[in-house]
Amino acid sequence: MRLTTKGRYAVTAMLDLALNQGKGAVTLQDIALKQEISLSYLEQLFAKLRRDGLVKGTRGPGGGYRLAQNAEAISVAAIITSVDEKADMTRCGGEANCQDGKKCLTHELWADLSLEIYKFLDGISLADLVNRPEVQEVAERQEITHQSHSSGLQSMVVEPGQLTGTTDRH
Amino acid sequence: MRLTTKGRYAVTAMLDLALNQGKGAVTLQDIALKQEISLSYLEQLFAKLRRDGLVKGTRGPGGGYRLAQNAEAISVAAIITSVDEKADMTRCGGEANCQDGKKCLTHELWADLSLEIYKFLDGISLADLVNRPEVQEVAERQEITHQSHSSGLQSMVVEPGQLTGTTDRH
DNA sequence: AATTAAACCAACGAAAATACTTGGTTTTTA
DNA sequence: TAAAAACCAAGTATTTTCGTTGGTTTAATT
Repeated sequence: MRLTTKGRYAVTAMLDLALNQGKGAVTLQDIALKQEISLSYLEQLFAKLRRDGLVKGTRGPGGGYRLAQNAEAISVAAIITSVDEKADMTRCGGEANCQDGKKCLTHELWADLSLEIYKFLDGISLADLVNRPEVQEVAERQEITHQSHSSGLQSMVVEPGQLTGTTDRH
Repeated sequence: MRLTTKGRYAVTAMLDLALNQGKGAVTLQDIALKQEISLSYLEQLFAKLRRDGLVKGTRGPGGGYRLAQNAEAISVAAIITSVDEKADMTRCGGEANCQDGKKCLTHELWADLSLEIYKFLDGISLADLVNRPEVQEVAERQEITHQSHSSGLQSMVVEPGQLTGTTDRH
């Protein structure tokens, strides 16, 4: 599991999609404005997400993107893996040839960590995120500041998220 | 917790130190050859490790580095934090000002993940790593191939890693 | 005393990855 | 037919990572 801003952008954009599922297709232009991500960068990310069957786009006026699956079925891990194709964090990409064709000293450590991160992110779906109170707060704020076209915030009620631990920085 | 190749190099080097604790000080030259990391890059990393009280160096011939604490007391998290000063993976560094001075949609998610990774790596000490059978195997192999320092050739072709952290500003 | 092996240090430079831009084309709706 | 959107390819800019150069200091050995 590789973690970059690219993955963060993708998850944020997908979450925006999930939040606005009720309103039909969402344009990348919309997401670009609300989430402050460049439009063409989004296009590049969505090209991958589309190839991996996570979203589907419809062209022409009134078009935009929709989730290709239920929000419950799309995990954060799936999104990140989609845009960050190299998904491992061992230097060798899990090939165990990190040093002269053999395993380096810390190979297993990074492999273990990769798995750990993957399990964590795989356990969180877009629906879980949508149901988080803080997410809804932020979403509401964005709704207001960037009026654009639409109406009320709609909350999809799905099953409770299972995120362990409280947040905070260290 | 930010994860980069820098952190990987640091952990690998520190583990080398831990493995050779019995033999007195270990030179960076030695580590550079065995682990295939450039000497001056190691120097930069060790400058930080030293400032943070994880290692101590002794100068002059016969000098080198030693762990400044017991291997049990040094966690992988401590090493990574030392060399990768920005230790968070929320784009804002935990400041929650990721978007126009406010929290971005996925702020909490990344903060949670950071904590998760930190806990995982904080639970692993150098001593734990030393005791892993795979580590000992690799260490033994390195012991043989790099018979102390004498080989004239060093093909230091260390492939750039792909464990990138992040930085961005949203 | 001179030599040497090491830590220690600062600044620069190359390479890679990331983020963004430009300039399109196609599709679809109005 | 015009416009809005997805879709696409290539290039540029920025940042980070990694490594280099050229030292100085310290301490052991000869």
